[in-house]
Amino acid sequence: MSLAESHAGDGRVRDGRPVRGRPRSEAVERSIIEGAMRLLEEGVPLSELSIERIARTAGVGKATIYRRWSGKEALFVDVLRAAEPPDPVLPGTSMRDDLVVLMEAARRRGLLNRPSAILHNVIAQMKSSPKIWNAYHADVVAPRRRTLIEVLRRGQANGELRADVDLDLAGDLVFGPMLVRTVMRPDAELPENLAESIVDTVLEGLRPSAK
Amino acid sequence: MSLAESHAGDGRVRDGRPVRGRPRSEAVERSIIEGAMRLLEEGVPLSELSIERIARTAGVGKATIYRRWSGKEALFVDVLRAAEPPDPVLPGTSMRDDLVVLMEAARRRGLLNRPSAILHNVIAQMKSSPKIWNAYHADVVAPRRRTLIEVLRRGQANGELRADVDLDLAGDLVFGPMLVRTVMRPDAELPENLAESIVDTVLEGLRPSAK
Amino acid sequence: MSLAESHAGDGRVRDGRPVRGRPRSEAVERSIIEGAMRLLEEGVPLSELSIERIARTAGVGKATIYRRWSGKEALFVDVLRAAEPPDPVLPGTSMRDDLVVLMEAARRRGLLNRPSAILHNVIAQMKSSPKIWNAYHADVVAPRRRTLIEVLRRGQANGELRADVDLDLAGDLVFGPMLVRTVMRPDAELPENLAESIVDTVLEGLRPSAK
Amino acid sequence: MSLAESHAGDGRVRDGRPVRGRPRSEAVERSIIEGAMRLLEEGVPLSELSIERIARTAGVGKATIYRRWSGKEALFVDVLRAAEPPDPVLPGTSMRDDLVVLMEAARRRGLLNRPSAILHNVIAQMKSSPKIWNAYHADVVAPRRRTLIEVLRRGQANGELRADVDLDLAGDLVFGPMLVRTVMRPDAELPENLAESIVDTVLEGLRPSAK
DNA sequence: GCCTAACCGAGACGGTACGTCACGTCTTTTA
DNA sequence: TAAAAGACGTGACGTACCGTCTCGGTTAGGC
Repeated sequence: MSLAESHAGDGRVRDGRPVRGRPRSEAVERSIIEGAMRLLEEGVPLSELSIERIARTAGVGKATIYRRWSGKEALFVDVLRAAEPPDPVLPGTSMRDDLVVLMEAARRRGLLNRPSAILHNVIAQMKSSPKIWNAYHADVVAPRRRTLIEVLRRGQANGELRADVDLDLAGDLVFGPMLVRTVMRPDAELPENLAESIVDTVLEGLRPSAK
Repeated sequence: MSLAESHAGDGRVRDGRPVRGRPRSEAVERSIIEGAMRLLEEGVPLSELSIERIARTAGVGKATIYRRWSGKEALFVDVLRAAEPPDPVLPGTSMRDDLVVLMEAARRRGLLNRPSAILHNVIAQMKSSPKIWNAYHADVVAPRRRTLIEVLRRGQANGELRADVDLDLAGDLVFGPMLVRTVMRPDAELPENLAESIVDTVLEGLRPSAK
Repeated sequence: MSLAESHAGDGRVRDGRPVRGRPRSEAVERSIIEGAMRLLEEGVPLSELSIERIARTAGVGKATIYRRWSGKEALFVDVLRAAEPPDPVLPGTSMRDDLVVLMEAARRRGLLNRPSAILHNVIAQMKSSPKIWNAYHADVVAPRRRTLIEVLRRGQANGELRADVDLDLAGDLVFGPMLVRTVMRPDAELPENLAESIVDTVLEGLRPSAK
Repeated sequence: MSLAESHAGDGRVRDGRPVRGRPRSEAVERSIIEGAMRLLEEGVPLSELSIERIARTAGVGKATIYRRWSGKEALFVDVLRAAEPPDPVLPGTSMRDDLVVLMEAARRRGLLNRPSAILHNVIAQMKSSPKIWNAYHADVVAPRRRTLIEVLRRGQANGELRADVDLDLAGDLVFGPMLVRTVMRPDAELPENLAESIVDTVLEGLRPSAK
């Protein structure tokens, strides 16, 4: 789950070999991530968030960080994950309701990224390293996408969505407007009813009767 | 227009004061940007694209770069601009046609960013520096947005678009799907008819008769 | 003794705090000084003896040099010390013999400075930085001066030197001629019997019977 | 006389070719040297006395300096000369009186170099460049030396100095003590009667009766 | 009174070195 | 054997000068 290499506690084994010697301290791992978060909250720009500084803040040796993460970006993935709210539980009452919940979660993540303070483009940094981006994509982005597509598929099955609509395109239509406001128009508002507005407007054009 | 400080040739004035001394060479400026482009085309990852290396490649002193740009990000803005195709000319035959042309341009820009080679995420890097991002946003992103909104407004005027639709939301609905595929789903295809598909699908839900 | 900050080995303490972490390598320090010496021996003029070049020659990072010396001049003090022959042992048979030994050592140092090759004026460079010059003066020049004055004092005590002579002036009379030839008349010869000539001529005017 | 290339006014010729075009301004040359002097008087350390800064201070273009002097050190020679008092007129009443006057002039030059402010080791800097040092030596040091030796020769002729004494050594004996205090012991005092003390003490051992 | 060469101030130019910082690895001691 | 500390080689950062080179704009003769 975490990009950090697993602990001895995770079954007394690492890399296939039995773990010997002093086990890694989970407290240390927490204090590293919390140190990074604290710095971000204090307004330290991401470009000044060096491994060296995180180690200093967390009172930890650099080697202790490199023992767990391959580099700055890999660490940021876990910092990002720690900062995000957990994935929402879908009500399952209808495709429309499920979509609203998904988009509302996206809106809240967007809000988090806002005030130029916390995590305002950790994601951007990550794209510098294809390896890391792929890891983040596989672990975080892709599952959300799969959930979205699945919700749409169920909508097609129960007649809430036109049968001839391409699910990928429909997913993009729903998620796109939120992404635009989050990534390209950071000055744009994210009002409370935004998720509903988007979903309803998009569904307007995709409902079976609209054919 | 360019983020580089203007040349003597631009009216014999810089910063309000008359330009004295040897004028800056436009050839030098071109060779800097071309040097950076060449490195990117050769597959040098953005993280290794240091000012030092660009200067070496362009056969130019570091100070000559810093004389024109405040730092790496400011330079990248101009590199990015130089690499992008020019903004398209709108046919003006209809809102639908104009939108297709705008989205087709966005698709082509997205294609450029693809092969992990050129400019694969210069834009991501820029967001690290709010100042630079704001400059890029004001100079490049915002004008495109204004054009998009204007096209939609004309569509509303001539009855192609429902009168009660929020233009900002409509703009996001049109542009969002392309952004999703470009930024979050770089594995997604950008087929030739993508612009048309998106525009037509979105307009389906927004046309007056759909009310 | 050295101007370089002391090693962990020098008592397990630096700057009052106990030394932790990886200790500084003495081998590295040696290779830096030897690298600088090698360059000087190869005829590199002092003005081209940059920290950057020394680091390159010694196969060492610049930071490793700055960790030990505050700058170019401080490093040169230690280079100078490493190049100089050790202070001579005084025979103690008479003031005259001791003086001859001291002056012969000065003559040999002067010879070293000659052929425009080694250390031809490191000392001159040092005077550019009062701080460094003071350090060199306190560590190297002053002790030699004290030795010289002490020898003269013993001569006064045992009747080799007039009792009413000012020791400072006498010291300058003995050392001055050698300094003139070393510093101001680098074309002048430093023949083997120079030390004896100077000492005997000076003592001629300062011996008790001359009163 | 000056190391600066000669003016048009100096005979309507330069480099063998007749001088054409606008003649060099002597006022500019003065303002350059005065600018350098002012900076030194204001306590700017020699190491920070760049050509660039001198040009700025004097309100002069860099090229205007390089047109006159080959580099920093060549300029310093003329700055040094401008700062030194003129050579003294010898009374000619006796060798002893002439020597006292010469040494008093040396003492006053030494005083100039004192307060760590003005010219405190311009001479040291010059030694970095053999070419410049040779020029300074030939123009300034050697003539003084010749004068000193000549005075001593006249003393030998009129019986003030022993006939078998080596004039070079005698010169060094006289000048050496002053040099020591000026160059190696900058903390040493230079009392008003120092010149007399040195000359009289040295002559004590060199007068004919002392043989 | 004009021509023209050389001067002048300003500052751009390709370089090189500066001293600092962060990278990721390594070598100690301590636990 | 992990962990904290910090030294290590590497290399980029942004600044300052180097000495040379253009610029536009003066000054002087010599015609």
